[in-house]
Amino acid sequence: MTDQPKRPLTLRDVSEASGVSEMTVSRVLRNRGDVSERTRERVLAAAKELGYVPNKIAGALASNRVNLVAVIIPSLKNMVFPEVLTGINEVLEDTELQAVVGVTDYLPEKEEKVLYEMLSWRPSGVIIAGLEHSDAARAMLNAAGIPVVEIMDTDGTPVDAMVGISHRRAGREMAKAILKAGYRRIGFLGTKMPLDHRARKRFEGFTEALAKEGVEIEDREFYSGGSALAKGREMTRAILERSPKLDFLYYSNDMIGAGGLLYLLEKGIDVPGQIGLAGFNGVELLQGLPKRLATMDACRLEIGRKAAEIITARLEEPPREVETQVILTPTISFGDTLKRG
Amino acid sequence: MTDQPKRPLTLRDVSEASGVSEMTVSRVLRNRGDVSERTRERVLAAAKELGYVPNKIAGALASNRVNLVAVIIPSLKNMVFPEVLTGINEVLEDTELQAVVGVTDYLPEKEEKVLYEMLSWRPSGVIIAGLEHSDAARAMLNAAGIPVVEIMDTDGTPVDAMVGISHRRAGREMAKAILKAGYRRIGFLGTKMPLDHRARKRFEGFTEALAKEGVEIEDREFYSGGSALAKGREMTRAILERSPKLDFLYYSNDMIGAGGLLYLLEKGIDVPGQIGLAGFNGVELLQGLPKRLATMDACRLEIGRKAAEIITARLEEPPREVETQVILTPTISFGDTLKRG
DNA sequence: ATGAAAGCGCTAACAT
DNA sequence: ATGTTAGCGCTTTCAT
Repeated sequence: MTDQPKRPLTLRDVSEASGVSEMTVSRVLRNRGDVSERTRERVLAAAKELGYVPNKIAGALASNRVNLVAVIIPSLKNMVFPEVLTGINEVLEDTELQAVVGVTDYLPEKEEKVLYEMLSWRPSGVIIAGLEHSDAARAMLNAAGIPVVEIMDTDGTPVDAMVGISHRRAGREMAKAILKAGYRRIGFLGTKMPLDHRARKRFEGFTEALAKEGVEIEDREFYSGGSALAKGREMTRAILERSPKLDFLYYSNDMIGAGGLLYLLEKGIDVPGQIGLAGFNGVELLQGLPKRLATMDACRLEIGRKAAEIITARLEEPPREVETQVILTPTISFGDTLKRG
Repeated sequence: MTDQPKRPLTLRDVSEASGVSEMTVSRVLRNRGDVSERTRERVLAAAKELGYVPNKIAGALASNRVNLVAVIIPSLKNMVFPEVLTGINEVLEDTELQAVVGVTDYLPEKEEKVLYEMLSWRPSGVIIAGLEHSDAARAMLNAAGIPVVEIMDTDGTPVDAMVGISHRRAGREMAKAILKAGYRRIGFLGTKMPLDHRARKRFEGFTEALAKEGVEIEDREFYSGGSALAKGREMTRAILERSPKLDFLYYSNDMIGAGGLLYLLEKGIDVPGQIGLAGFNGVELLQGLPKRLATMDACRLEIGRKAAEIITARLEEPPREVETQVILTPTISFGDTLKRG
């Protein structure tokens, strides 16, 4: 708790203050090798007294080890990603590793930049959302020589390992449940995000499964920006005005689905009798709505955990072999807005 | 795009591949000093061809410069913090600086640990939520010798700079508006989080302003964990069952307020006639509810921006002097759940 | 149990 | 416009 340190403290300062060589100080601070209890205490006391904070930059350079795991995700606003992070942290908390987050805003160029930036700090591993990356990004991931886990999506080929769900299948399963319940005049409401590959794949799986039964989406509505709940309301109004005969609305996420649900309930429309609804994700929010929206769990926590476990396993000495293609199965919740078939 | 690089590439590799000294390669890669166009191109080509990613660890050690800003926040689940981050990133995007996020889960010990961890990477600045820190944390912040901005709260004394709103005042203002509208039998609903100092201060300001008019909170209800929307519902039911004569419910955040609103509307209770409601934060979600919940904007984006601006100003050479005690004024939104006085 | 020497991959400062 | 030298603060390795 001394004052005005214009120059940050170094090991040497602790060494001088404690009368012990830098090397021994280093050993104490890292709990390495044998150090007598007496020396240990002296060093610890001196370090604390001075307020020494080790310089990991120097340490990393010397040891060629960096206890960071780069986690690259499209957004923090989606709640899905913070949950994945929670799963990752749960696992990393028991290790030396530390997650560092980078955000891409769904932009490939930004992903490339963020990845480059993070790799330049020589992390021990990378967890990155999605399987779609620019060639340059893929090359960097390959060249990094560290474990790479691509998460959230399994419809494609990973650079190294992958953990997620098949969004195509998620879309198909929901389509099947909807058809089985007897709905036939189906509308789709989603985000105007050509770069959200997972939403796109769900949509593709959905239409494909409908087509198999000779059903086509009758109308669709897209939005971008703004409050998802409000947009859900507005889009629902708009699509039903255009196509009043729709008997089911499939939303690309729970937030807009919730907005739609609130709108329909206000209008006094019978859900799921007259119109059925379903979203995607299983967000916690849904618990508090007047009716529980049908949805599909995206296994976010589990994805985070499994991804982190792959990283830690690979980093053990020697590397522990683990399953590197983890395909989780999302479960459908019928809630109160989708009749059971 | 070459293969199997067990050893990461170094400047030296690029130097050899391009037939130019390491120093010149370094200059090219950082756009420093004069380099002939011809050399420049040769170096860039070699670097790209090899897939070289600079080692920032070595660079930082040599230059004693780290373009990172440590951002320490309590949680990512609260949406408030991602928004602050957005503000920070907006400003940092135009600079060399990069935000790195650490999460404390509202735990002082974890804050201390995260801070220590981050400082050991020698960031160029720190942005940290709140004014309450352990002595050790405060000592570290002091000793770091870098700009430190404490955000969100201004009721207290910062280590260095601060940007935020007065939560005490926010509580007072809301109390005044409620009293002015004629409500007198007031219930409070909040989180069971003794460590959320900002919520605590709002509560203190609130009760203080009520007391000044001889009004006391008639009942209160606390929750922890779970879906805030569902909890808001449940708590509202519980408090009204106990105290059916309440005519106003003040929620410590918008999420539980929204749950309460949905509950009351379902029950057919006249809002704001029979019961008025207010929350805190101004979350985007509220836009989509059947009625707009009264709330108070926490100026999150602006806080992020201003904090980042203070950091960048201080880091200029020479440091640009800026206001370091920025107290923003939250505006009250009456929405549809609080009568105007 | 402790210390001394070398060097991690860069960049600052100084030549040329 | 380009190269040379020294050294950032640690850890590794090898002595003692």
